[in-house]
Amino acid sequence: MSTADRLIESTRELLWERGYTGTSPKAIQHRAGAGQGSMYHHFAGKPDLALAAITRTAEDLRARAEEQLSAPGTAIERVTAYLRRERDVLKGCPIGRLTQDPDVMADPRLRAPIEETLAWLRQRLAEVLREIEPAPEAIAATVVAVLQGGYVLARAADSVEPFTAAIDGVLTLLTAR
Amino acid sequence: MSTADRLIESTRELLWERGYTGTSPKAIQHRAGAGQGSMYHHFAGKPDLALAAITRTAEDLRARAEEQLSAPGTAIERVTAYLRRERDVLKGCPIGRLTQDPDVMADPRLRAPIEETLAWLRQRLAEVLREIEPAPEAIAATVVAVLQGGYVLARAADSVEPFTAAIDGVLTLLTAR
DNA sequence: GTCTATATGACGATAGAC
DNA sequence: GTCTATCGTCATATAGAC
Repeated sequence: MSTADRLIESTRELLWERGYTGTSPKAIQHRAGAGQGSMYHHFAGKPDLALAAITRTAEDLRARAEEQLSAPGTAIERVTAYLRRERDVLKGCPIGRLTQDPDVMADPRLRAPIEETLAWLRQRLAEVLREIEPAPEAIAATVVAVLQGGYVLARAADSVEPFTAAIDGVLTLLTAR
Repeated sequence: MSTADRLIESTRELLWERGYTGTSPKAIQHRAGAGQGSMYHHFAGKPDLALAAITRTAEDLRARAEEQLSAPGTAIERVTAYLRRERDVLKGCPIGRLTQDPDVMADPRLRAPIEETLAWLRQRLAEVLREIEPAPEAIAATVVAVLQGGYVLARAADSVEPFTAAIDGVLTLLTAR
C-alpha cells in the first residue's frame, strides 16, 4: 500500500473512531507511519485528506449494502439480510456519525458524499420495498432511521442489545403487514 | 441568572451544537459573558462543567417526554403526540449526539446520564405500548431508534423531510397492527 | 467572585534542506 | 518524496492580585 493510501486508510479509521474535529493531522501521520512533510506532499491539508477518506468510505458503504439488497430472495428476505448482516455495531455508522460534526456539515465538499449516500440508501430500500408496498418511501426512511438510531442506542448502552432489539422490532412490524 | 447558571446554559448549547471535543472553555466563557477566572472559580474544569450541563439536559429531556407520554389518550395517541411534538429537528438530540463523542463515552461520570436517559425512554415507551402489545420491548427500542436515526437523516439532508418520513413510516406500521 | 498574567502543549500548516 | 525546523494560534488550565 502506498503512503497516500495508508494516509487515507488511517484517516478513515480515525474519522470513524473520533470524528473530524477529534482527528488531528498528527494522529493521522502517526497511524499511517508517515511524517508531516509526507502528508502535506500528498494532500493539501486536513479537509483534502478527509474528502478522500469520506469518498472511499461512502463507496464502500454502498457496495456492501448492494450485496444484500440485490441478492436473490423476496423483499423481506433482502431487507432482513441487510439489517441483520454482521456489523461493527458499537463503532456505529462511519457515514452517519459525520452528520454530528459541524465542521464537516459546514463544508459542502465534505457534506455532499454523506448526503448522497444516505439519500441513495433510502431510495434503494424503497425500490426493494415497492415489491410489497405501493408507497414505500416513508417505510424506507424508517428502516434507515432504525439502523442509524440503533447505533446510537448501542453506543449509549455500550451493548449490541438495543440495536438488535430495534432491528427485531421493525422487522416484526414489517413482516406482520 | 447567576454566573454559574449562565456557564451551564452556555455549555448546554455548545455541547448540542458542537459536541464535547468541539467545545472549548474559551467559547463557553465568551457565550456566558464570564471570564476565565470566573469559570474556574465555579467549576473545576471542562469535564465538571460538562457534567452539570449534561445532567440538566437529561432531566429536561425526561420531563418533556413525560409531558406527552403521561397525557390522557390511547397508547397510539400518546406515542404519536410524543413523536410528532415540535422539535428542533436539524439540531438533533442533545443527548443522543453525545454518544458520538469518544471523550464523553470514555468518562463514566459523563456517560452515565446518557445511558440512563435513553434506557429510561425505552422503558417508558414500553410501558405505554404494553397497552397494545404483549411484549413491547423491541418495538419500544424501534421507536426510540427511529427518533434518533431520523435526526441523523435530517442533518444529512439538511431538511426535516426524512425525519418526518421516518416518523410517518413507523406510525403507519404501528397503527396498522 | 472576577480579573490579568503566565505556562505547556497541541493544532494545522509552511519552508527549505536532502 | 520525506525530513526537520519553525510559525502563529488555540486549548486547558494555574497563580496571584484586586
